[in-house]
Amino acid sequence: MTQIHVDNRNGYPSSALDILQLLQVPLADPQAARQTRATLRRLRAGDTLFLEGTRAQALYVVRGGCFKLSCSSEDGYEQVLAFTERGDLLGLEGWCDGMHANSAVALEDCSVYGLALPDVTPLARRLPEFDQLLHRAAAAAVRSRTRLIDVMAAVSAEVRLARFLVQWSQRMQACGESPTRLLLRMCRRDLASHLGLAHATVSRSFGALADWGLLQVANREVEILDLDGLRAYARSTRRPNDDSPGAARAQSSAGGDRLRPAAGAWR
Amino acid sequence: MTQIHVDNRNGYPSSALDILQLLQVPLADPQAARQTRATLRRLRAGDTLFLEGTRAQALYVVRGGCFKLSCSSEDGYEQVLAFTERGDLLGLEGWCDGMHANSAVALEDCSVYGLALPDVTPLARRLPEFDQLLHRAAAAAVRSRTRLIDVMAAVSAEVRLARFLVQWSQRMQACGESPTRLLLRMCRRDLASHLGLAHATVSRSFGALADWGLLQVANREVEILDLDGLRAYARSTRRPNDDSPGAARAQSSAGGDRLRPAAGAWR
DNA sequence: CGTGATCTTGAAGGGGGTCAACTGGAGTGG
DNA sequence: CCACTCCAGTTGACCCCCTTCAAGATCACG
Repeated sequence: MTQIHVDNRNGYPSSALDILQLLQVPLADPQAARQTRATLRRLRAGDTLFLEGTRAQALYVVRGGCFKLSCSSEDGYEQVLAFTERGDLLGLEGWCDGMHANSAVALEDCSVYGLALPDVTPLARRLPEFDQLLHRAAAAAVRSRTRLIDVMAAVSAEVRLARFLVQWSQRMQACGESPTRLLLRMCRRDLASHLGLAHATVSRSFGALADWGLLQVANREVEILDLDGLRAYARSTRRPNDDSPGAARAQSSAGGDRLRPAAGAWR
Repeated sequence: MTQIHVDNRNGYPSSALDILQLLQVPLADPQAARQTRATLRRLRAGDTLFLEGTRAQALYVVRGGCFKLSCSSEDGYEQVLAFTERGDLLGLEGWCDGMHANSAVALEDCSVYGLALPDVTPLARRLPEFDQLLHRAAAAAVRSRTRLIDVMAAVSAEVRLARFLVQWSQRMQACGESPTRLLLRMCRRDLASHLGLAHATVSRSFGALADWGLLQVANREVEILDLDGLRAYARSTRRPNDDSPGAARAQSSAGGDRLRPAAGAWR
């Protein structure tokens, strides 16, 4: 199981210019980027792009497909930190520390550009746009983690799932895909780890959201029927801090039957 | 409560050199850093350094004291993202996006260096050490968030608290302070938000860890009596993923009396 | 000493973890 | 083609742990 298969062979020659074009970075001097070599690599579902704790060799930019980013405690529990999408930059921490702080596993067939680490600093020095790109990617990684914290901070399992789906929907829309017809790439177990839940609870939560008419679920295909409703429900928070000034308090004696979500009751 | 009091007045003139010295960055050309102006600002407990959603004006480096980093959902629920310490760099996202993505509030009397945003990019271009510093700070921010995710992923409240304390202890040790005599700067409510728990549960968890002889608690003063034991207990994971290969399974029919923590039973 | 915030502790109730059984689909080999 | 296996997913049952609400205790500060 979980066979580790780092595929170094089939790498197609490419250049930093391809990467910057993929990321739609306007360049003053395109030729400067062409001089730096890059590699286009293809991976199949299940392949490992890099492994936590190993020596980092390159920076990666996702060209297609979805990776699972995770880190494991020594007990073997795997915490899923993020699911990537086109344009995501992976392995930044490896560049800073020399070691990968997390693992990246392909959830489907993927292709990535790789930029050898020794080339990164010179390129950043030569191309301010690229240096800027690195900073933005780091900020994006922080934002991604912060979003996950927001998800995990939700009290109830249904709200966590709802928040995750809303985020996913937004990202899909940003990619130009449908924000309501989602195709999840990960299995329930990975999703459960991501949300900080048991996988059985994830199943039940899907069921609950479907019962409430917010979505329709068929395995990994999810159709959001009421995006506004889902958004409203996702905003349900833990009871606001005791003294927070402007927090509208309603709470409604709900909680009784739960036939409809508490959405709206929390404003 | 929570009075917003951004104190712009008492700023003492300083320079980027002071910042780099505080961070112990060895410089090839110290004079280059001295030319960039910086500001040393003092804040009192409760003061806000910057506020989520406002226009960012500077990058900050903590010289002394502890800040609470948090972001709020529109419902007024405040999620505490981190507690800072000497040398931490704040406001990086503000530099990238122009807006602060979170708020920083002083939990005690603090002092920070401020570096005006327009000066950041030129300085980074002139001083590679500073550019490197920015990248490292971003990586540190990602690590910090990831550590919090690790904390929040723990099933039980006691384990979450234990993990937090172990991390805090390590950071104190790295600062040259005692790793066993901790003085927490935050109130239970902030700690609860940080750990994703109700504040009553935090109190109870402190009580539990104390009952087990792992520590002694007096309000915000915590003395760790058995650091190894606390570490071992903090490693308790959610049941490892079903198919993880090397995960030693023990589980012990514990859960019965809970007089001693399950530490060790989980290896 | 009084007042308000902070912290602890109690009681009640339910949400979700854990375990387990069952279903269905994919892959394999006969 | 079917039997078999393995894994993903769903659903049920049980019960502990955490949230919520509430009341006390303790602390900080004027």
